[in-house]
Amino acid sequence: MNPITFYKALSDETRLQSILLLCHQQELCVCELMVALDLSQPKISRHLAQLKQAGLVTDRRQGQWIFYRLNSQLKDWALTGINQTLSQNTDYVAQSLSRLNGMGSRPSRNQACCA
Amino acid sequence: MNPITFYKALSDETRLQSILLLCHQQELCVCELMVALDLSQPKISRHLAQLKQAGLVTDRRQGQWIFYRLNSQLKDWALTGINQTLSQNTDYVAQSLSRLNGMGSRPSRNQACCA
DNA sequence: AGTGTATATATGTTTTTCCGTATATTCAAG
DNA sequence: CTTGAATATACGGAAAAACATATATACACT
Repeated sequence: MNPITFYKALSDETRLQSILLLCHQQELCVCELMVALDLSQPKISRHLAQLKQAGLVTDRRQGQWIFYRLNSQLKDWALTGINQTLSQNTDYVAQSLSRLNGMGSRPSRNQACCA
Repeated sequence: MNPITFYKALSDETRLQSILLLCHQQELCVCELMVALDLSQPKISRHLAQLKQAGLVTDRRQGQWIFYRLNSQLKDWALTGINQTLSQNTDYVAQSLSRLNGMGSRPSRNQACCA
């Protein structure tokens, strides 16, 4: 992945928060991100599509839900950047995380992944 | 510095190249960046002003020249991100570096910095 | 087949960002 | 105190990004 593609992808609040949450939570579906970020469904969907297009995330369908996670083939420099950003800015995602944890019933993950 | 400020600052080709070059070269003035990136003076100046405003770079005047460098107070996560991006994407700045090295007389640095 | 839930996409509009050009500022040298 | 070089900023227009709303698709359940 090109460096500029990476930085452009993370230059929007919604996308940056989504990536950091995915990094923290391993895997999330659209409805969980909607709650965590308190944003509309089309908005979340659109930004996830951009992240996927940029190669930062992958998705898998499980029933009605589509789960997103960080692309496991991310280059080391990109993954390190994300990890460092998250671990040294936990306050930045704190509110989103608490909304996520405050969710009632979360969609259940069955076959977590084929990895 | 806020994570989103950081990523927004690097989401433009000119600014990203400038930051990576500054990381590689320690210190550069506007006219050197003009040559390295092959761009107009106002364009370079404008983007450097944005980087300064975002807190990624600092400047010092020396005679007619103004030298820019990475802000020495950058948070660890930010500096690590920049370093990793540069060291694992040397090809991305190769052309700019060769133009810079092809420059005839470069402005001389006197008192490098007060650090 | 028909309904409800989850997600994606299309469309038109608004907002943001970027750019070229022109002009201002600051300093060095005569 | 003028001239020239280096840099910064102001302004109007162009391009890109983001948005809200409406609609489409895909699946689960009956």
